[in-house]
Amino acid sequence: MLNEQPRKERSDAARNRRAILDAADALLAAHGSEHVSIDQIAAAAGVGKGTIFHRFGSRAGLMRELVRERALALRDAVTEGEPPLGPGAPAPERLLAYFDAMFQLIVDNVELMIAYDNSTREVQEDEINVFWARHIATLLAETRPDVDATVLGRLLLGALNPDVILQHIRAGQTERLAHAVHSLVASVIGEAHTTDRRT
Amino acid sequence: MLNEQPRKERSDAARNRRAILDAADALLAAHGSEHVSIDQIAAAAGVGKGTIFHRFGSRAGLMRELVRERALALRDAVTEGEPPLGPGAPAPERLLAYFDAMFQLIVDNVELMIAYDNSTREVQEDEINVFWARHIATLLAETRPDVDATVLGRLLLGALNPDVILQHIRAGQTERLAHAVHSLVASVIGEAHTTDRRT
DNA sequence: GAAGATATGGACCGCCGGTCAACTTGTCAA
DNA sequence: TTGACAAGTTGACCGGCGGTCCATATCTTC
Repeated sequence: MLNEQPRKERSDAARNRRAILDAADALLAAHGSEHVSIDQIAAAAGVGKGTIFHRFGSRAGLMRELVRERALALRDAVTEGEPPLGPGAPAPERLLAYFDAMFQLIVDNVELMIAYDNSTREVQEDEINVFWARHIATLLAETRPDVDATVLGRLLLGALNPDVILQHIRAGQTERLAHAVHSLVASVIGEAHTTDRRT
Repeated sequence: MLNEQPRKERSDAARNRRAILDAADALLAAHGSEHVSIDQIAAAAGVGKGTIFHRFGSRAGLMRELVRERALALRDAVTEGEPPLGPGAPAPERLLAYFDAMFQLIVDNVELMIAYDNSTREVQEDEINVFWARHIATLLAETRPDVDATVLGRLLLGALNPDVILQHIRAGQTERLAHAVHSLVASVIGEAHTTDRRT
């Protein structure tokens, strides 16, 4: 009933859009955010460089779109999925589940996330980031009414720094970091929680 | 008895070194990390661009040196200063004091810290960062033997993201953020701590 | 004051993100 | 089927960046 777009996209444009996103994603994962230029993406996607800018406006715009795509599944799981990620579970459990999932999302797309962060200064006030911030703040406020949930939530989200995460992935300590993230959130929630350690 | 440098620095070189560091710092603070090029720094310092690279190797090297200078005072306060920052106070208090001070250090040099972060990929394994990491890990291990202090410490340090901090400074919410940082650390320490909120 | 180590400067390089105007292609009403 | 217009495409081009290089200048030492 409600149409997806105010204007529909031309068929060739849609094809190129996908080709660009796929090429960018592959190159990023393969060579690291620092070593991928727009020209390379254009060449890999089989389009002209101008097309990318016409479609996404800037490097930052392209990265934003890639991140958005990757984040959609998690957002849906959070808004309408099963507990503990989705509605229904108690706030502390939802928070833990969210951070575990968000951590995994970043792990699975580290290079992309780094590219995203580096593509523009000024912390992104994207639709998606605003959503994360509100989600965390809401749950946290419910769990810990004594703290400034909004700002503390931003700090927690910021603690999932892609650079730090990449560093641990490279060192083969992804699991160990996942545990630390979990226990960080657990600490903030205030659980009398004992986390097993790994060496 | 032990000499500071293996080779001494020529007098003109020392003068230029200072001029470069001062100019860089001033420009960074004035215009923001994104809008300061090496050419501009060279011009402001009254030296040739080649001199900067001869002295510091790269943009990253220059930024690292600036950060090092700014961090020295805090490092000294931590190793040999008065409690609660220096030795003598109980670990939890030292941790809180450290994070408060580190937060302030970043606030006072936000643009520099952003420039530093952006100047090189791969989280910096600088002398200074290694020091922070060990300091935090040691104190945290003492306070919370049940968690992975090394990795959790890195997460906490990473939570002091300069971009997030700048955002709050711009919004006039520096104090509020300081409180949140404090309560984050307090939570991890496990204090039954009540923090007052601000709007 | 001479010699040699050290420091200097700025033209030059390759590369990057981004622009633009000429051109091609898909769409759809007639 | 067609034709015309909106939409999309392209790659040469631009300004600016970090970084290199070496002829030249300067400090230090004996």
